[in-house]
Amino acid sequence: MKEQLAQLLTDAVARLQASDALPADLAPNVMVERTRDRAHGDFASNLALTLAKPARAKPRDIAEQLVSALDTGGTVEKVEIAGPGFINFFLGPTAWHGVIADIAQAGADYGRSQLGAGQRVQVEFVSANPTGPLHVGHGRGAAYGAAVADLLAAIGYDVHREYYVNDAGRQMDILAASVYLRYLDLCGVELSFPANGYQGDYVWDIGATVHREHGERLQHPVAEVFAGVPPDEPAGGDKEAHIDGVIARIRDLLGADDYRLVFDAGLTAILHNIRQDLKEFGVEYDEWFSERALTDSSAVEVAIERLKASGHTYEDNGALWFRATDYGDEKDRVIVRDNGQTTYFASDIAYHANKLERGYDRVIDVWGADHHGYVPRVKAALTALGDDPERLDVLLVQFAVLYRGGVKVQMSTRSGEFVTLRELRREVGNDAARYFYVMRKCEQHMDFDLDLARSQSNDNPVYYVQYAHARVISVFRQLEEKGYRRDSAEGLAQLTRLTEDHEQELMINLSRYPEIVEAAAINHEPHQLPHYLRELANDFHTYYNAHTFIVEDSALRNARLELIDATRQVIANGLGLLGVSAPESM
RNA sequence: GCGCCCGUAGCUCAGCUGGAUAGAGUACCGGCUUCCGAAGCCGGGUGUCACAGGUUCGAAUCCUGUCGGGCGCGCCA
Repeated sequence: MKEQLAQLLTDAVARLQASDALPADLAPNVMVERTRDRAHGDFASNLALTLAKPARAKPRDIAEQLVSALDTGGTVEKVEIAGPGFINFFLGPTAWHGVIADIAQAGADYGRSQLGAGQRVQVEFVSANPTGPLHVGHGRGAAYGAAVADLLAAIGYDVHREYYVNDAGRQMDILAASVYLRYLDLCGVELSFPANGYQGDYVWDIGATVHREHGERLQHPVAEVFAGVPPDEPAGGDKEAHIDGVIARIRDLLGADDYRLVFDAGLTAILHNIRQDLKEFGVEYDEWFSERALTDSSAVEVAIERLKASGHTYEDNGALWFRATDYGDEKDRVIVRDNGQTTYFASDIAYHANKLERGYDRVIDVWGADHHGYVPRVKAALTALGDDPERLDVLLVQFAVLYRGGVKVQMSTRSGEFVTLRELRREVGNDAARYFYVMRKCEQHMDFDLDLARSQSNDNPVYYVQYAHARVISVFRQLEEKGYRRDSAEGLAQLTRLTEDHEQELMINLSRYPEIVEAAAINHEPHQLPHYLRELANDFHTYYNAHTFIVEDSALRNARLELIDATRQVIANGLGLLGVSAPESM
């Protein structure tokens, strides 16, 4: 509809140019938008305002000319000039009838399009270190990333969902050491647990598994484990140096194979937990990409060599640096430490180079906002490698702060005091969690009100929308109980009977759905969907209260049934994109 | 100190990429069911769009500065 009106205006401009009423060198950018206020019609264009300057004429005069040159007809009932020079289009009552048939025909596909057809896009999200269970911060990234991916898929993109598994590196070694020390404890050994170790209960569980499977075979005297290790923080030392010392000792004592065994016990247990958690949350991946695999395949070395070859590295203090400042980063970055170990950044360069090599047209990273400082260096590295950093979009998701009983819930990962995603899901349910997480745009700090999400009341927006869906189903149940049968053919043929304002309003909003999906997808703004669905549900509830659907008059009854079933379909489709269920009864 | 994000109704937030009189929910008050689910609907008012400049036909939206809040500035990941 928008396109049709824009075409009418474009034609009008051409006609005026042909008769020299407008300069021939105008390059009009014809915009037609939905009006905010129905008093301004259904659609409006600001064309006359934008042409005023280049055409050196008053906006209203141009609008007059445009309207007189306009070849209207069909569904356009009336055209008005208003305000400073807006051209307002009023459509006739039948203009929206097509929407009902479209929805009936497309069903679950209504709202989908082929806008991104032929384009491959990768969305990487969550990618939390497998050193502990997912917490509520990860939950937002999961819900947001999944929604962005699903939206892009809905408009035709070929979407690849990926989780980057940091299964290498120091944090994982700390986990392995933590598991081993808990294992020793379960062997009956007294020891003081490092301040920098992972303290969560899940580490005990993994230690217990190791103990169950291997008995006391892996045990070493505690004195040997801590032999020569620098003092821990509580003892006046450095907790980082302490844990590194412990890791080195454990590695030596266990040997490569047994160390790997303990390491993998931690990794697989936690990764399994994460996968399970996400799956239950309705978040599925196409690929779990292993950092270790990247290292093993020497991709990291290759990337480092490529950087060296590009001439953007130098050695200093025994370390290899990437000259990130050449490409706008604040400072240069170490990629190989003086001890010969590559940094996390080195892996990340290789990983991102790998992503681009895989040929995606666009690569999207969803990161926690605390990593924002990391964006320039990754883009700098890609530029230095000769890749196009514009192909990478980094979407930063701000933190979610939980409130329970009006009080902020405090969290700290390392000490193990945090609310896990699993606990959150158990408390408020998957539907409320998915919905609440994407209600805000990603750059907004979010206050997550647990009490509200949990409440089964009209305060809760999730229930409000779901209720509208269940209510439609309920009407159809009633229909049968009253001995009627739905006749879609008659309903679609009798749409002219839908003359009420509420019906008109509902149809208009149903027709907006594909535009909402498109805008939400392209702008990576899933929050548009819950806002739209809330409005749509409101239109429905209002209609429901104002008019009876199951009436004697079969033409009117069937027409109304088509309208409400179309509404049900759109709500189901919208909730589906958010990973929220559309219940038949509540 | 430098960088990124945010500042809109008492509270939580939208505001369709620069358009018309800035909107929802919530809270508060009042009304609506012999009838398809009241988990619903209707009515009632609230704004120095943080502040100050600038850009133009037109700014909550863009640019600059100030103030306030969050986050980040490791040979950690």
